Amino acid sequence: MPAPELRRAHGPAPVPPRRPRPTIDDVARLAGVSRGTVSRALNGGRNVRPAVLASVNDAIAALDYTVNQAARNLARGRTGSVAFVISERQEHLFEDPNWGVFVKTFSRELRPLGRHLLVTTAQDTSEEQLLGDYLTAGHVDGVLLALPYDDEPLLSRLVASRLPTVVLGRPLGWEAAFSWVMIDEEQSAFDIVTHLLGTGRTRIATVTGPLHTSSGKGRLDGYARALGPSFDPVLVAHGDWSMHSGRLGTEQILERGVEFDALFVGSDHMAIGAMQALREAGRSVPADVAVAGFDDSVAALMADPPLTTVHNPFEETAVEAVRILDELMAGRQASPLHVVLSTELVVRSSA
Amino acid sequence: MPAPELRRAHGPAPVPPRRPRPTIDDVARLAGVSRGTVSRALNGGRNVRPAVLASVNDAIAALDYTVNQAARNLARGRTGSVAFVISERQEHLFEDPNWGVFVKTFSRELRPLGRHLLVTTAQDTSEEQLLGDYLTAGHVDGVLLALPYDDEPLLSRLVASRLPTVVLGRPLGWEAAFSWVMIDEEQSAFDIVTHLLGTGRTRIATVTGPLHTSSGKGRLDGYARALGPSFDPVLVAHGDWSMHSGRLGTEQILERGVEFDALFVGSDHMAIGAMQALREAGRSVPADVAVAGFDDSVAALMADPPLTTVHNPFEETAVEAVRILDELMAGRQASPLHVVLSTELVVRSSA
DNA sequence: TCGACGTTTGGGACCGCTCCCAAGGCACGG
DNA sequence: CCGTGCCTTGGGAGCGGTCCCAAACGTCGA
Repeated sequence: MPAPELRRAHGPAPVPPRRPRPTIDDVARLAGVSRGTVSRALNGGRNVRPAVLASVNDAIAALDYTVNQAARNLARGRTGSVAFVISERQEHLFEDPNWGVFVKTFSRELRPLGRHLLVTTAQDTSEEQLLGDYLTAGHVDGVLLALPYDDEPLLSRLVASRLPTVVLGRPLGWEAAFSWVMIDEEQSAFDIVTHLLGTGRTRIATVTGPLHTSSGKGRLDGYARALGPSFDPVLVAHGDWSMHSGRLGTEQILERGVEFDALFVGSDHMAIGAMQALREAGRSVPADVAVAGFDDSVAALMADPPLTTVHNPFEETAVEAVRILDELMAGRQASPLHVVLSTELVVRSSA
Repeated sequence: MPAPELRRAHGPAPVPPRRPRPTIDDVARLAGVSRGTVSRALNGGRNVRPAVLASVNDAIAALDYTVNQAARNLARGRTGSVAFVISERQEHLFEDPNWGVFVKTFSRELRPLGRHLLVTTAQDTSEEQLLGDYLTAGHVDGVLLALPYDDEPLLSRLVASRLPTVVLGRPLGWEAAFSWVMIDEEQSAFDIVTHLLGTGRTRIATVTGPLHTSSGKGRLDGYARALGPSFDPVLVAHGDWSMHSGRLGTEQILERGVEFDALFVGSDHMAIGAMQALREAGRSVPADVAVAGFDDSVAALMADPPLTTVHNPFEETAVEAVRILDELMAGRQASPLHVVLSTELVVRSSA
């Protein structure tokens, strides 16, 4: 039984009872028009005489009316929310403060669209199953998917469910099935490695991200193209984006006993680990080894010395993703859309 | 005009048309009961015969039915969502990866409650006004408020609107009006400074957070208590939680020309900046100056050497906050609830 | 002046669920 | 054997919007 209405005899500062929210009918009555007209006024005002539109807007202002999203969603047959899906295998994303930019930007861009952001994560494979159930059960109107691995089982379910989806990054092997927004990984990596060469470094090693991700693979490709024939596999190690793996990869290269005077790391975050390994091995940065990262996350500024890196336009990526998702959800666009954004080299003192 | 139904003659893998979602009536029909009974079964199953409950559940499983939240929300007269509010003045929060733990945990805890998480930020004061309008206009059922400053105008509006709210941290000056979840800042700071003293350090400086926040003030108080009569204002500087301010504060103390052999910094993030300043001044950590942070964020591991710090139970805080908010929203609890969580000292190599 | 046609407007029929009331069942005691 | 009261159950009345159809109203050309 809910708490009975409590009414204190001499409570401090008599709080006015919460007024029930005005409805569209209240507005209609005050403006002297019908419900239908108010509804039209609310939705763009097409086919409503300017004078009527004005009086409806006056009534709305007078009553402090705001539309009831639940009712609108029910009537429109949509849920009003969009899921931001991060599968646990990308848990490292949470370590990287930049992902917060996604949440912030999504939420900001979604609000004027009358949609909410649902942040969802799958702890493990069985939860990923549940997550798939949840998403395809019609609880959301669309999905924003963070950097999926190519074997993501979610991908096939999303395709089958025909749920509007935008992928952040390029879904390797599923490029044609999804809309996606990404940066030109290959070119960006090419640019920064070229910068390294331009400063006189000749033996450039790299610690890549996972090669089954578009970012990991693309950045390695750009590195390889910049080096051309002097590409040497002995200078290549692989990580999984985590800081720790950056350290391990660097240690592996060091153990091989080959000389190198520069290191391109697949992410700023891994670069922090890499620098720790270098320092422990007695190499100073940048004197002995120039280090370059990728992403321009706050980690790049935490590094000592601050990292030379590639600015990854996360915010722009998020804005584009929402724009595309809106097109998809509105049905204005049927076939997948692909956007490639450009990046910028940020030179600091590590290279 | 929406895209006309497209039906490719020989498309790859004929996609089945999206079936309309089953409704509660479909379930009722299949189970041979009425809508009302299904609704009861859906909501705890009270006053439903076990046999009937079972057949309803069978029907639900057979149809793959899931409740339509929009309809439920409309009928129940609630919005189904909860706002996580971060005002821009705490923008630095976004720099700190730990805040992602909040989003992740909130979303996970809210899901079984049938509620969504809305992440909202106010860019500036005028937007904060709009945010206040939005929140109090009945778009959300409750609010989770991140670490407000004591002069937060939002606070008074939230109190007036009687919107269920839980504050993360203690709202200085508004303790009695809100529910909140926090750690024992004072004791935690006391403990870590005592640890510093225990390692033989005698002159301990500090860079605090903003003193108009409960965390900034509480941590300074704990520092002062640990030092007792040897507390010396010349060893105290203030920051705003940002990495940069940690650097500035440390530089200020260094410029004063007083000697110190340990530094307690109000957050790991600021501690990174502090260590940069120390290093530039030629002091090594921990040989010349032991450094302790606060929060145990990933930044603590990025630091070189890794930071000794206080583990801040962000996840536990988030879980508690949602639990309390649920009580409030359900009306099971009318008066504000306060929870204080304990922390743990994490000793690494910086001190 | 009249008919055709485009623009506005009102209002009924939902959207899918919860809530509540009244009716039917059933066990139990007198 | 019947009345009483609790447990179950059905179904009507919303919740607050959108959408669509038909009626009312103009405008314009013949």
